[in-house]
Amino acid sequence: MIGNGRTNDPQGVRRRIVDTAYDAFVKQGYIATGMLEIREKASVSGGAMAHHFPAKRALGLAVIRDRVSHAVRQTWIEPLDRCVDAPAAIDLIFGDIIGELAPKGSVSGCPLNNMAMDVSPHDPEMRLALDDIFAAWQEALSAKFQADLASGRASNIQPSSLATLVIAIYSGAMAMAKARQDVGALVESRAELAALLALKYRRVTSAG
Amino acid sequence: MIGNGRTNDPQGVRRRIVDTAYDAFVKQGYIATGMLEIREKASVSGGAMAHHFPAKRALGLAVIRDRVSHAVRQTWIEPLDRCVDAPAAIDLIFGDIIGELAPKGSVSGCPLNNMAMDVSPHDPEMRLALDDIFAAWQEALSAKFQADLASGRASNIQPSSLATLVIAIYSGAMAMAKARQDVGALVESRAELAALLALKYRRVTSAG
DNA sequence: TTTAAAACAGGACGATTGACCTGTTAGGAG
DNA sequence: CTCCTAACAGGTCAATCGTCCTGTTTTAAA
Repeated sequence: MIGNGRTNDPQGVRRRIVDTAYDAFVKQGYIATGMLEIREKASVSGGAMAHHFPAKRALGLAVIRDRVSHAVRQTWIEPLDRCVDAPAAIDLIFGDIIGELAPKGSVSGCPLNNMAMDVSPHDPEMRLALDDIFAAWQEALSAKFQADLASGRASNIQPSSLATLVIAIYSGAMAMAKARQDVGALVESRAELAALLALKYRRVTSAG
Repeated sequence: MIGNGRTNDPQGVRRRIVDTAYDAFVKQGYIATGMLEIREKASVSGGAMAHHFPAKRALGLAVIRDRVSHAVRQTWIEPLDRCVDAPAAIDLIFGDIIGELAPKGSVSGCPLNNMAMDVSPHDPEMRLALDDIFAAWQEALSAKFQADLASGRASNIQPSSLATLVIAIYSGAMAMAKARQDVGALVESRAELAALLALKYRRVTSAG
């Protein structure tokens, strides 16, 4: 109505909406989250919401492409480049995630997996967008295993299927942790995964 | 209204409702499935539905306790008793599931995992019921590994955490298969899991 | 300064949700 | 047979869903 100090900030409003939606989608699920709830939490009017995201699907797509994709890249792909080999990176990632989960008290699960589980059956376009993220994740891990094989750090491994296995272990352990509200599954899976990778790797950390 | 050949069949009606709900919950998700949809698919009136299940939560609980629990027991726990050791059972189970999925054309995912993912954050009672199923599954697998250890078939394994790993691999691979609509993740995970278990087991199938 | 388009406000829309109501019928106990 | 309760029919309820509308204000280009 009356023009109190309103300032147009399309990028900021859009960012607030996507951030709020990302949180809600990951914690409660895409279907269980209403547009009204997002509008209220993000302090955005219906008009602004409709302007930026005419439909819920568009918001879901934006969350997947702008946030879920980034989350996977940041927590799983980038650490691969900063570690000497795949096992070191994987153990570091598991450790970080367990460390972040422990004090929080509740386990909300893997963003990518959470989105994929309740969106995949209903929206082919969103499913494909999530599929791309899975593919990038698998490819990055696979490339790291391949590099370890080429550099002689690892032997007798099949990079592609081993990468799939690692993703499955992480996704499954996170799903269990969410269902049981206990990080135990992540802790146990981390140890087992480290042990089985150690059999294929000759570590240089200690003399041997 | 007019008393056309109606017959009271409380057990049958209840079974039809639970069966229909189980299918819908697994394929579309608990939240995404409406009570009206279940009523129509099961050909049940609103009055009958309200009589048997006063609230959606009660139906969800019944599906978990009567169907999901049974599905896990039948596909994962009972085969353990019919196989010589855990690796044989696990490979058989993966093979059966992949074989059933291949001609179907679509992957709807693991019933237990599907239910857990979208129900856990919203209903503590249903989450605990699912938690019990996870616990029974983990315990059965753990006991089989323990038996293999005692009988000398396996060595250098930790039954409890290894059982958790197997469940994580299966759940995660199934989640990937559902998200990507491709059984590839299950096939690859099966092979990797068989290979890593073989390292801990001395097989008696072939001479050696 | 004029102007057109983007950005935003606030509310209303029909459809659908889960829950529940009153009334009627079936079927076993007495 | 009578009677009573579980079983069932059919419809209604407020609440909430996602979407869209009209109108106003900001903003940058001309």
